[in-house]
Amino acid sequence: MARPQSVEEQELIGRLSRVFRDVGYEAASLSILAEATGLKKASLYHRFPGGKRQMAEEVLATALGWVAENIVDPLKSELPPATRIAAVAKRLDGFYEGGGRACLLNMLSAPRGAADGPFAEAIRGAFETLIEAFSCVSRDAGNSDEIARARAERTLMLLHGSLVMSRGLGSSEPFRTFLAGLPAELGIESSTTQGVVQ
Amino acid sequence: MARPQSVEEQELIGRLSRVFRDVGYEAASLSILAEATGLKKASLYHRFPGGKRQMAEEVLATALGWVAENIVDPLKSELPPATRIAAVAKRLDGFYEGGGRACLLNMLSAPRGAADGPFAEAIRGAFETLIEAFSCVSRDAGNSDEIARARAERTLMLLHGSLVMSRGLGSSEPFRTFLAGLPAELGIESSTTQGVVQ
DNA sequence: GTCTATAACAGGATAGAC
DNA sequence: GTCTATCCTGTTATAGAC
Repeated sequence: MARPQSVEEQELIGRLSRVFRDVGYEAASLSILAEATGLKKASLYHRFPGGKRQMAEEVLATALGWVAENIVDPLKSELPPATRIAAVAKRLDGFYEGGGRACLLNMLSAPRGAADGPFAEAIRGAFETLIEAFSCVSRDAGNSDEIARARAERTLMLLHGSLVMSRGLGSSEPFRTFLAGLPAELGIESSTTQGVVQ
Repeated sequence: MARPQSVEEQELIGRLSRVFRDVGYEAASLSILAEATGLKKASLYHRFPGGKRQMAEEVLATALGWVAENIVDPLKSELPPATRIAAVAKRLDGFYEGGGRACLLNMLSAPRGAADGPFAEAIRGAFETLIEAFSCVSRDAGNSDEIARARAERTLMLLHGSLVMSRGLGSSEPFRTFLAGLPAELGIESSTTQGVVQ
């Protein structure tokens, strides 16, 4: 190889991700993406022959991989439920930068067509995987299957709603409120988690 | 006037609104807007000299007017809290078409710049107005100021989160769950509302 | 792998006829 | 008020030098 990559793969994906999360798919022009990554347009096409579409797909795939490892797996671990929740709250706080970043699942929904869209299937799967993961920890805390699933779904609603509101209000308060209420929301004793969040 | 308007003002705003709500600001091209309204680009510019920006502004203003009349005012009325909530749930159900439509407050957030954006101020104000309105009905149901405000904020998080999830999952179930839980969420006796929602 | 340059196209916006 | 035709800019995408 003549030249080394000027930007590491992971760093590159990270910078692209930042743009897609901030402005969404359509507003993320190649000019903006090039500026954000420090690469020229042609270099981006070298890395991603499929263009913007492929960039968004890889960004989404990377994010989902991160979620599987840092959210889903911990939620399904053998640790005490309250401990799992505390760990996951920390990861979420970092992932969404205290409520300052939006969620790709929201920003990449329905870029054009209605039920189609290139990301629709991945997004649907991600939501269901997350519902199942939060259900698991709620079940392990003693809740029935039905209750646990309802609580898991409510938790995800609160998460995404808190991100929408944090963005709309220009304040991280809704997201922080969500994080603080996580254990109670899932029906879990939170004594172990005191002082971990916030 | 030589020719009559081929599309009524309210109908026009409605069709534009549909597009902005479905795809967001950036993805709403003039071609799409023209097709959706049945007017040619030049005709849209005649109605909205400020172009796409003005269309979105008027769509947003109209939506906020509707919300003030159909959500905020009823929530602050003199009727029993449970009755207010039942009425508002019905309006929300119609407004979001059973969870099939997204919220403008989400779709018009941060089209480009970060904290600026042409709609940021209106969106922030709308969220705060809605928090205050839901707080009001919760207070009137006997909750303290502090509790009422927290419940109002949670309710709005759930609303927006349920819309995000309904879109992502391609199912109206999260939104319907939200509507069904509205009275309990605000700490209101729901006996009066039985059978009204759903 | 990265760049400059440029092609091919779509977007927002305007002019002027009817 | 609505239309056809057009302009200009920005966007996606490619070619080819280094």
